[in-house]
Amino acid sequence: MGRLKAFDPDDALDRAMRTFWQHGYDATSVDDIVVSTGVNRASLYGTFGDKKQIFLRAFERYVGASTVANLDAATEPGSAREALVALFERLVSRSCDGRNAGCMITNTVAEFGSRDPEVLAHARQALARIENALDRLLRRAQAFGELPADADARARARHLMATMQGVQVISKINSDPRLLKQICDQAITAAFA
Amino acid sequence: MGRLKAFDPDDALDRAMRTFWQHGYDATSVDDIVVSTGVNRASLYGTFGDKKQIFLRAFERYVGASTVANLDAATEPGSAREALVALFERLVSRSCDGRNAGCMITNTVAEFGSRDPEVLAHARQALARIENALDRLLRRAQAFGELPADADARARARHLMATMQGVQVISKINSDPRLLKQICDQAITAAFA
DNA sequence: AATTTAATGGAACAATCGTTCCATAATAAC
DNA sequence: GTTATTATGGAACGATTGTTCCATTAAATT
Repeated sequence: MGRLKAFDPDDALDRAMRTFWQHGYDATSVDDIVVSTGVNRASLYGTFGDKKQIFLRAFERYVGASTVANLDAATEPGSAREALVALFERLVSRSCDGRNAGCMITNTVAEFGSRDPEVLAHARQALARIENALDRLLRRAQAFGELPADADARARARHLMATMQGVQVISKINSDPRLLKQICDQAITAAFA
Repeated sequence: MGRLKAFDPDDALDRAMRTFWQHGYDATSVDDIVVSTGVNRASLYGTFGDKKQIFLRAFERYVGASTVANLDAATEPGSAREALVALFERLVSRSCDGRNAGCMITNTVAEFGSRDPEVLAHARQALARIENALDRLLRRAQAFGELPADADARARARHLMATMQGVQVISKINSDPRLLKQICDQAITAAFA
């Protein structure tokens, strides 16, 4: 009963995500979201709540789609090293396609220092998922004999994650794919040394 | 001739820098700057210009004081590796002292995607200075025999810089010094391998 | 002491912010 | 077809934004 929604909430979140991703939280007004989604203000508030909740839903969507989708390809069988190389290659190529907005998680952590515990908790969980996926990947590498069994997989996973973040920051300043690839190669070499 | 300033511009910029550093550009209002500096609005505008110019001056101050001051200690004679270890140790310890705001350059790059060419140019130059300092350090390491002469110092410098950025992002989420130190150790080992 | 010049404090500005409200439109249930 | 319920469009809200203006104060020059 009641009037039906004239828009698809998931689709609206997708567009909102792209807007927040590109301009950040503060620089994105609710009006911007209204324009980019094509959804009326009242409908946005009625469906999602306030601006912060729209952002958090959009953020969740980013984490689920962009990050984990790529990383869980790392659970596939085969060479872990090759999977990692492919992962970083996708990272670099995506970081260089025109108007690059970096990583939404990185941007969010940088923008919200420690001013919002709720946003911070979401970001913390997102980074933990990346770290865990990289850790799983390196443990698989150990099972494959690509990485010494006594190596600290967790520490190396964290270093890989740090490099990923750094690359996405740098890519917003200098989006030369060769430069970014050099950095990634350094990190991968270090991870398997 | 004319009334004298009741405040020290450099001191005001220092306080403004800390405020921008902690909260970012958009989340810092001119009122916040008025409060944190103790300088009247009209005096701020009269002395520095508008909000963006205050920010850029504060940013310059951050780059000059925080970053380059530490990195140019890397020009001293002696073991380059030890200098690098000390550099990262200072980075980690400073990243863990209570309310950590990360790196102002990183935060700025993340917040201003590509929306302001002027800010972007300042950030680009700041990162270039870091990269160059790290490159000099690694070349000194080569002269000392700490690093193979055929190693690509520039590429390794970029990887070190990427790791530094990543560490400062992660430190805003997880400020466990041992965790951050592990990441840095990985990077240093990779740089001298 | 008079004058000139610059800084200060605070009110005031228009614009934009996030949010709410209400009349209208559209659907499902009866 | 009537009723109940929800979504829509758009005006409107108060608060806050960055910025400007002006009367007052203070110092240097004559």
